[in-house]
Amino acid sequence: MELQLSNLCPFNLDFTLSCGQAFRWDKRGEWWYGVVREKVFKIRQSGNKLEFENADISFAKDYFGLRDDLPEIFSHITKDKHIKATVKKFKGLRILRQDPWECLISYICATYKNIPAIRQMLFNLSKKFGDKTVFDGLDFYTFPTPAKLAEVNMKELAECGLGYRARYISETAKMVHENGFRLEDLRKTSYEKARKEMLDFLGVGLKAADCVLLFSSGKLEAFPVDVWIKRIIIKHYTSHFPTEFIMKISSKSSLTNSEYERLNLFGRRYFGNYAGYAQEYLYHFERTQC
DNA sequence: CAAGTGCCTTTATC
DNA sequence: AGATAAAGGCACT
Repeated sequence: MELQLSNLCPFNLDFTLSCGQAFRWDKRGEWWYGVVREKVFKIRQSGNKLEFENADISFAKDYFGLRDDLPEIFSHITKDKHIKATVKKFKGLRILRQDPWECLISYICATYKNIPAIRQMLFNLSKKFGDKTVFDGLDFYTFPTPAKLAEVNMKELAECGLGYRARYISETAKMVHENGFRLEDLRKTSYEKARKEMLDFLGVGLKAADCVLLFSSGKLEAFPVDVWIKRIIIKHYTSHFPTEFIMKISSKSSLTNSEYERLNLFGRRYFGNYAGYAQEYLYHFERTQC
């Protein structure tokens, strides 16, 4: 399949897949490989042209957020010099619409872990409980279904190096499987309502909920606050908060829920309805500055 | 080289 | 409500 993008539709595949929103994509040569919807999705970009296998045009547009009006989004979020610099540097980075189930488990794994470790945990889970597919002579594994993860025992889960997260994943899988929770429907639910529902999953707090809603369900107003966003706020946006508050969050590594909500609300009010895009540009910029 | 710190935090408990 | 400890393990200093 081939998809020709217009100049009004900036897209950068490398930025989009390597910025840390998705964990199961790999680049080999010019091609990116990822397992999406039980199939190996293979894609490469040259200029405005996208070439891919194992997906149709409509799905590719949805998955890579190609229906987001980036120029319009930029006009909303570029409120100051710093965010402008990030947009200039990473123009074309888009928010994905990942599979919500895989995304949910990914961000349960992500708590208190770094990206290589998250990738390792998800690989272990897929290799152990997913289905193997061979493509271009390479081995790939589908992401295990809720039913599968609900039935396996804790010992086997723990062998994936999940630590205390094994229980959270098991409980979440059971909740999704047994209650028939339709994660795909979160797309049609309001951000506020969807966020409340997500918090019922064990192992999902405010930050993980915001990530899942942003990276899988198109809630572009979500503004996940992690240590990097906290640092960015302390570095560039102190003037929006009282000094005591900045001192307080600077002095300790973790955030209380109320501190989280305060930073989150700032992001959503300041950057507007596309705060999630601002978040991801700020995040990727900060992480690559070193 | 050992020990401490940090990691896209959340839960449990007080 | 808000503070505090614990959680696995690895990379880095």
